[in-house]
Amino acid sequence: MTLPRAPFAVGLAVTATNDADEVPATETLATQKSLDANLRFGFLIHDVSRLRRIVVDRALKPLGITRSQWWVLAFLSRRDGMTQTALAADLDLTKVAIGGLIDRMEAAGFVERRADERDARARRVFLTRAGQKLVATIRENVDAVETDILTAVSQAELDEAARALVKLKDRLLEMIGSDAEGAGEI
Amino acid sequence: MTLPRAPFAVGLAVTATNDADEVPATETLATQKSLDANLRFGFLIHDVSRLRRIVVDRALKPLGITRSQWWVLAFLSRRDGMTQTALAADLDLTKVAIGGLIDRMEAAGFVERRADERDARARRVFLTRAGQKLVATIRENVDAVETDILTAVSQAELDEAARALVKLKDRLLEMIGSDAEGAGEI
DNA sequence: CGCATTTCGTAAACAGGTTCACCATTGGTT
DNA sequence: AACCAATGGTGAACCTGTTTACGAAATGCG
Repeated sequence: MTLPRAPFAVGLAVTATNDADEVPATETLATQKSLDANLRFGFLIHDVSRLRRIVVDRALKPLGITRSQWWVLAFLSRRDGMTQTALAADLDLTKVAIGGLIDRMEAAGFVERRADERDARARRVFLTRAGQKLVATIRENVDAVETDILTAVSQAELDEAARALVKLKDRLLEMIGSDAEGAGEI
Repeated sequence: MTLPRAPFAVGLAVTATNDADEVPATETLATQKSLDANLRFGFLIHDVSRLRRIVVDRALKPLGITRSQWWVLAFLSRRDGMTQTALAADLDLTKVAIGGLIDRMEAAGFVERRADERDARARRVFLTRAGQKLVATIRENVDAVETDILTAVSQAELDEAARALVKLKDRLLEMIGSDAEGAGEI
């Protein structure tokens, strides 16, 4: 019931792209090999990320909350009364997205908006009693799941992988930043 | 223009969760440390995946197509005339999602639906001339970007990281599969 | 003071997903 | 032949996100 859609096909994308895709043969062999590896690595990250999402979502569902909403709750639990704009910046979402999220969470009774006393434009978001209670419950569940996932690899492997991922992340940020303010296309 | 929303804040989630979050002190010190590392690793994967998406999206945007639509095109270029259900299985999406995707791609003139001759229920999806042309163009761009990203790490690092990721992926599949057919809730 | 600009939040229209419900056809069983 | 379950696809309602456009309040500067 939780994964009605082709449970056996999860992660098929990787396998599927594995067999065909024969490179256009306009590259040297060396480039070809590396390119293939590259693509496979891209898939891997994408897949792991996606599967992680699925697992966490499933842990969250019986608690009556979505992953996005949980993120908001988590941030509010650290700093109650954030403005929507601050939340948007921290969660790396648009103000509009946060607005809708808060709408639904307010309707669900997890948070409430209160006007800022000093700035009539701002609406600060606070956890309700129910929201606070939820945070504690969810935190345990999510932590357990996270830990469970990582039983698959040793600490050393984790560290090694993390180092590579950090390099990739930095590179990606570089690529994004470079044209965010620099020249247009590459 | 491409990243109008807090460009400097990209990936902030990691940093933000880094400073506070002081564990409730209900755990042993050892567990605490490992848990913290776990969370950070989860963030890392999430971040890298997200940033990759952003970068690829940006490469695709000027070509007038979205990442989801590009996936469909890529699969069709390997096997033209797939049914929507087959596409859904390969892309790990619901039939409904594929339906909508094809709707928009058909409207854009990239693909066309034709009735299956032997099965009156099925509608097979074919690349149009324009679609075929797009595939060639896009493939080059995307490959270039993928390769560009991976300049950040050595082949050895990549292999090492891939090994860990595969283990994580297998673990995740295990977790998902275990209750997909097993007992209901935990 | 007064005006221009920035900032906070929302509205509308869209893309992309999900679940649930449903129809039509196919195909196996009796 | 008749029926019934499985299959291919769609519709409706919902969540999450985006861009674009805007109103209202705050702020900075002459």
